Amino acid sequence: MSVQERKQRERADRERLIVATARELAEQQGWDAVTTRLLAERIEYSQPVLYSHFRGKREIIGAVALEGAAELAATLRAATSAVDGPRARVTALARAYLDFAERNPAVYDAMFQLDGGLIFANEDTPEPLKDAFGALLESLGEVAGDGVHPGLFTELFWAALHGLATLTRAGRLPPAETEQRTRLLVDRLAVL
Amino acid sequence: MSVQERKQRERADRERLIVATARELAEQQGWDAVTTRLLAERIEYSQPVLYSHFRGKREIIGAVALEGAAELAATLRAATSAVDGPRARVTALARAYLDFAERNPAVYDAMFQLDGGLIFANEDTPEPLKDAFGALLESLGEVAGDGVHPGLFTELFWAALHGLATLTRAGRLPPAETEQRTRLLVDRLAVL
DNA sequence: CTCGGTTGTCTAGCGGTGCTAGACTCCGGA
DNA sequence: TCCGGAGTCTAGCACCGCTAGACAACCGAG
Repeated sequence: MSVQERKQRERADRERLIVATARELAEQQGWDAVTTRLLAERIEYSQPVLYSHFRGKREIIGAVALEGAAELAATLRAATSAVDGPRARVTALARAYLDFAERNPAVYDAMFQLDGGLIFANEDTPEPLKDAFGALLESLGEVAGDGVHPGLFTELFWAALHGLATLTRAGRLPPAETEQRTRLLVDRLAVL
Repeated sequence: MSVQERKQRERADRERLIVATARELAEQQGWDAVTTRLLAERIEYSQPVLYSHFRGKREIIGAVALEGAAELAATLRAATSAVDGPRARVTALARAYLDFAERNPAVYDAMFQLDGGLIFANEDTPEPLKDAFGALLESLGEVAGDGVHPGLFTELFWAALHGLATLTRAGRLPPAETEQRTRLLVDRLAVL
């Protein structure tokens, strides 16, 4: 069975290579540049190989999105774990979220702007996505305020962060005042 | 000169037809279905005619976005003008904004999700876009709170609305609690 | 060790996209 | 009446996502 195991391992390696290459290419030149032809060339295989791993380009985007969600969750937890006090924690969370979106625009797009064929807000939602929301909930639940459902509050806070992230990156909001907007967001939305 | 005037008028008519048809098509079948071939067929001209009016598909999207911005501004003003009291006015504004995004998804995408080649947050920003932001500012400026710059507050409130609109429509947030999230948004962000 | 069959990969190509070069038609003005 | 330019069209380019079918390479049975 060693031969089959080796083949399976190599296949898994190649799948990771595809996802990593797609992400790298998207981060360098944008998702428009991630064509199946260029991606195939970069991994040094022909196009059909991609389709033996994924149903299509959409699924590749979805795979990058899942990877990104796991990273986002870890980033948020790392940013908040060492901080004392709800206010400082929520501020750190907001900064970490916006920072992640700014540093990983392609991954952020894969998660929230593009169609990666993922299911949200549902029991069928993939684990990494639920976990990323969970990471938000952990810090935000404690500042929802009395009588406010923590999940609902987290959704609102998240939507605000998402709006700031996308509008800023699309040039709809001047980047200079990001920090001021973040502070205002935390001051107003969180009950401290 | 009457002949030239007639030609100019006909040309302007045709341009409006292109934009209206693109919008209609996008609203019915999504922007993916708005191909230059189909659009040309619908207006009963050949493809190159489109390029005698616009530099490319991007500019057509941009034209729809500008039209939409003017409508959004009018919608927001209409929704708030007849309402007394800052709180009720801001609530009406938020509802009108989210309602507009839900009723005109293709137009909303043209404005904020797709690349229409428009310039934002700049002195070169086209008038309708500045005016739509102005319509938000008119109602939101009065609830920014002491010592908070009305423009900055409007940006934040807008970002929150935009986040709610996009995440809800993309299936990232359950639509059922939209009203609750809207109320929470107004209660927390606005200083009444 | 050889051979057959499966598994894996490739070449080539389909129907679509946005966009454009160059041919042609048509019409106003001299 | 005829010319010239404006306006429109046909045809086609280079690219896209995706796939059928040919081909090679390798594993297990005899």
